[in-house]
Amino acid sequence: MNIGEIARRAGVSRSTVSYVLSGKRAVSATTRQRIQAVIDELGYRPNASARALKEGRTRTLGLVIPPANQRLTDMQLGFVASVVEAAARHDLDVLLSPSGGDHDRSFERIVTGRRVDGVVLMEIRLTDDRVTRLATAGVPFVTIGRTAEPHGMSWIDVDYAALISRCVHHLADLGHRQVALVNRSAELVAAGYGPSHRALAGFRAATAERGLTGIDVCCGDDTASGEAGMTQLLATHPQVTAVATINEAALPGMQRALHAAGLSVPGDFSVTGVAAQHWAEDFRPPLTAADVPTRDMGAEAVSLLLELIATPGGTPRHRLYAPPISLRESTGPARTR
Amino acid sequence: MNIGEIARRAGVSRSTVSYVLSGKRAVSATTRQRIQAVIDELGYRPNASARALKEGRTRTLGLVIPPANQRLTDMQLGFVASVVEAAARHDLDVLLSPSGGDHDRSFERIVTGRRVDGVVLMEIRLTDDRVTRLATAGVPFVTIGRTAEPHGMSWIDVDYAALISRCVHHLADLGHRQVALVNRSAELVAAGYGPSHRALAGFRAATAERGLTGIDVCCGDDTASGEAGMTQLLATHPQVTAVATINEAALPGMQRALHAAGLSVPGDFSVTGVAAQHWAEDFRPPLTAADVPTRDMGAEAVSLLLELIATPGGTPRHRLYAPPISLRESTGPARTR
DNA sequence: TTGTATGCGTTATCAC
DNA sequence: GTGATAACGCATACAA
Repeated sequence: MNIGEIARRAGVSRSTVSYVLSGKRAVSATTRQRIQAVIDELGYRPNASARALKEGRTRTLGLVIPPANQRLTDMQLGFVASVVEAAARHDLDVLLSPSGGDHDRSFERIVTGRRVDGVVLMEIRLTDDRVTRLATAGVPFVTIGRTAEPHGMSWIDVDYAALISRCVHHLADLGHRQVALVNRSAELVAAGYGPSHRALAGFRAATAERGLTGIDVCCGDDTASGEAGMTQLLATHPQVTAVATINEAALPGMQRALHAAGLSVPGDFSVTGVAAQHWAEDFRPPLTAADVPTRDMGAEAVSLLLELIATPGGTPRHRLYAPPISLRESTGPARTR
Repeated sequence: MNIGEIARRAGVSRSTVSYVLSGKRAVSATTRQRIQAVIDELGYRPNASARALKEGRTRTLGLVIPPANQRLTDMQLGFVASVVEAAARHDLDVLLSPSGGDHDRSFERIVTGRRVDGVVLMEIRLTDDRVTRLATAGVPFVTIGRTAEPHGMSWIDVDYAALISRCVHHLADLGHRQVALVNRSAELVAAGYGPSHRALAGFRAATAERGLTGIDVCCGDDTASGEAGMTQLLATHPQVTAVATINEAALPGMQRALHAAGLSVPGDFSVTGVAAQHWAEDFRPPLTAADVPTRDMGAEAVSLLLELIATPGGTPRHRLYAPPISLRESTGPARTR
């Protein structure tokens, strides 16, 4: 089933069928209707490969996600969902590439096979080979997260430094003197994971500014790690009365450890941080936290990418999100343990 | 950058370059090396659209997921991850289509635009338009889940009826006389969601067989719904001493409700069901449950699909998974409340 | 061992 | 208002 078959059945040339489809040339009402009838009857749609070859664009966006062997965090999942949704609104398809390793066939196909018109890159590191790879290959791309030197590229990111800083100030205002940061996993930090490093920087700056004692610990992205990490923190730093975290998946475990230690929140201990809304609302009591607007961010990433594709010589743009801290019920005045 | 450019630089014809790439014809070592050098130098890779047009296949699989506006369950996420991973192992890309509504552009593009060689369909209903759509369009497809009449199609599925039946028998063996099934949401059930219906059928058959009183309730896929649902269940059916569930996302809420009611698990109340391993292990105490092998299932779906693509006239195959119930610590002898 | 020619299905330029 | 035709980049049957 191709355009020639439609043309034959409608008794017209292929170009006329093409112009009915694109509307780029006037076609008389009668022939247009005749052609449209045949198209509808046979359920014809142009072959995507042929069209892509001819037009030089695929109407497809690439989305590079973390390797499939590790479970996506809720925030990552939120980005994926919103990117896919935003792309669909523009009638664009999304090609998934689970990339993170060194030599990645899937990623290479995307970069150099002209399979996509542009790429959204997730989970990037402070120094990230994939970014330079895409840049040299001349593929338009937008990153969710940013490298250490993001000048000249399009990106969106959460301002972890500012958000964690705000959390610390909030805790300081409540009278807390020793606070801890529960970060993501040590592996991630070692790999130069931006959010971890920037959150830590913000934490250190804020604790210094307010004269607080700041402890920072790494923690795996799961309940068990959260429980173990919090248990250890409570044992080794008995003076700590509050934590801020960017590790949403550890929250249930942290809660469990606090409960096991006989500490009530926020009476004996305060908890705050940055988390997807779902985690914050499921915490008991509901978590005072910055809710990351993953939905808006994915849409914005697609928007920036389309801009980049439309105007190849255009100026890259970026956007740093610092959503407000939603005051819920997990933080309160300091009380010595 | 195309094959002609490579040929020009290497001083050979385009076909020779093509044959070096494919290895389908002998090429002298010297010219091969010369060509390969140029290819490596320029980082050339064949244009995917041109190749797809010529070969009649895209080396891409479609993956139809639930609409992006609702959060994916962990099980769904597991399927997506394993399908993507399995496809990558075969050097295939995955095109995502968030479809569920009635008239879906993204899905139509996939079906009729020849963008993919085959489709993996998730979250299908007992009667599912998309299945008939794909079948009439002649697109090879495999479903994760199955329709009411899955004869003649390739599918994989979890045997919810058998698993829930086993759970009920396990509870009956422990002396429970009144048990409940916590199902997925009422909307899903009304929409003809297969797992819900089959779990319910298995539940009814098993309770009847063992002479138990069986209550079944629907419950949204989140903590809050789980808590509300369990709270209500405990209030309206004080004789119930155990539940089986297929709603993993409701587990934390159910746990919370049991705790609030002063019921200990498994001392006062038993909990079991079907859940991704992660949920079972995070439950306190760890949940006696059938762990759905999402990883294997996604890989098997891809395997079946590739088989279908390779032999268009071949016999469809299917596979029903009934993983064993992992005995952990959330079930115990019945004790009247 | 290598080169030439054709066609995959489309869009767009040119001609009428 | 419509038709013929030339690319897009590739793989391969056919020649040499």
